[in-house]
Amino acid sequence: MPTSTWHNLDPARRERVLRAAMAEFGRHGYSAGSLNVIAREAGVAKGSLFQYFADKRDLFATVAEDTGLRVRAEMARYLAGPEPGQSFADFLCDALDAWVRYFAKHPLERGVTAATNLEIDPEVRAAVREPVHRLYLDALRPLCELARERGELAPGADLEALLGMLLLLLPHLAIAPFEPALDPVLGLYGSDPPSLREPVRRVVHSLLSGYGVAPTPSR
Amino acid sequence: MPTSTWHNLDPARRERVLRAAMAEFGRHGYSAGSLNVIAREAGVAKGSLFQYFADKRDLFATVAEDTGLRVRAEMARYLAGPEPGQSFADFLCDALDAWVRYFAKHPLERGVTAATNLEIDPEVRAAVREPVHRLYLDALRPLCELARERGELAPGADLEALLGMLLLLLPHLAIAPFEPALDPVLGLYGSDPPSLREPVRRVVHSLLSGYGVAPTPSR
DNA sequence: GCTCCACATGACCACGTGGTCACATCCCCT
DNA sequence: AGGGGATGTGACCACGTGGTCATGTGGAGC
Repeated sequence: MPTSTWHNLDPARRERVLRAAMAEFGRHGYSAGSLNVIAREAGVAKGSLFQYFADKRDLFATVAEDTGLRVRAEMARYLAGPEPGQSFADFLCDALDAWVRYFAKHPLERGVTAATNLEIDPEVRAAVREPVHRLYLDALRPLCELARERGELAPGADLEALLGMLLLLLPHLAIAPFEPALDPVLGLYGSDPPSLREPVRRVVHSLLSGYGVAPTPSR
Repeated sequence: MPTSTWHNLDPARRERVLRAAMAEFGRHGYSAGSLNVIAREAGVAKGSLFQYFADKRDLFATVAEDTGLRVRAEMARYLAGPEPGQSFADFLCDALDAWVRYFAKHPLERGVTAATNLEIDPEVRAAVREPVHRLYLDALRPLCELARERGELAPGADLEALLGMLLLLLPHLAIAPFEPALDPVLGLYGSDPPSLREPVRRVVHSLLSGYGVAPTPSR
């Protein structure tokens, strides 16, 4: 947790520190991210960082959580669910498209999302990812349940599995389309960066409607 | 690329270096992995590492590629596709189940897979992930095409999207079930580690048969 | 016995790290 | 005016890093 000093801080100064940290951690990840660089870029003495945060991890956790909140705020208009008359599938397309476009326009948030999801140290992951995951789940589960109540998902649909796939897909869609053809689903985007909507539709369509064959039911 | 010295090396010594590197990179990832530790654990002078590899990245890339080959060798029996009379869905369940069980039994390979997939530095990622991705795609695409030819996937099925999801799912299934309840799909495994088969079936079923609704077709 | 060469070794290097701390500066309160 | 707590600062610390290199070792060929 950040110190009280951090909360009392001049907002402009706080913002400078935050943005510098987002940029540095976003570029190099947690363990390779340098506090020296962050302090320099923020125009702040390194000692100050330790007056605001207990240690490096505390800073990173704060950056990650703050970023999660920024993103959720940006997505607020989708948290209410589909517009009247809009199908769940179309809604999902819209939301994911907005999601991708948001990260296209906000490289800092994209970097932090990458750093958060690509962190390997289990302790750091736990400290940083768990709250963000809860943020996502709290937003997504009601939407899926609403869709099922409305009869837009098959009554027997495995909501947990769907949530799992979405939670896998979301960070991927935030990061992958903007890296040089490294990732699988991202490959769909690579060729035509200005129009991201069509690839999103393909993914959503395939995810929701399946591939035309069902395995033998369980048990 | 490793030096010629590396290839001429006493296999036992080579194996010791390799396993030490797998363990270290697997635990701490590339950038936080320490050559000092690797040399010590392998029982080898640090200078020797630089007689085998150009630099740290070279070592890591070698470890990653070697691991990829080990894994593929282990999965060899699934590369031929379904047994006669076996459905594609059942085959996929079997293969993914074997996949998960393999990584359950091989923590070193699991660690390296984690480190490979969680690397954030774009240059390192490119050097390390691209060959492994090709390995996966070369194995998976023929299987999917075979399934479509056999009529086990809908003729209009979006094979690229399916491959994308599989390529997203595979590393996840290799890593997530063995971390403390951190990840979405992994959550399915958490409670009942000895029997992993049922969760795999749920994921495959949902992936292949969808959730009972289709978005408006594209265009 | 001698040369030669491939390889092994660990002391050593310059550097950047996360973190500390004694001191300076500021501003509110009396 | 001046005391005092809160905040800012950067020199400084011990340490670990990736990487180098002069020296040592051992065995094959003459």
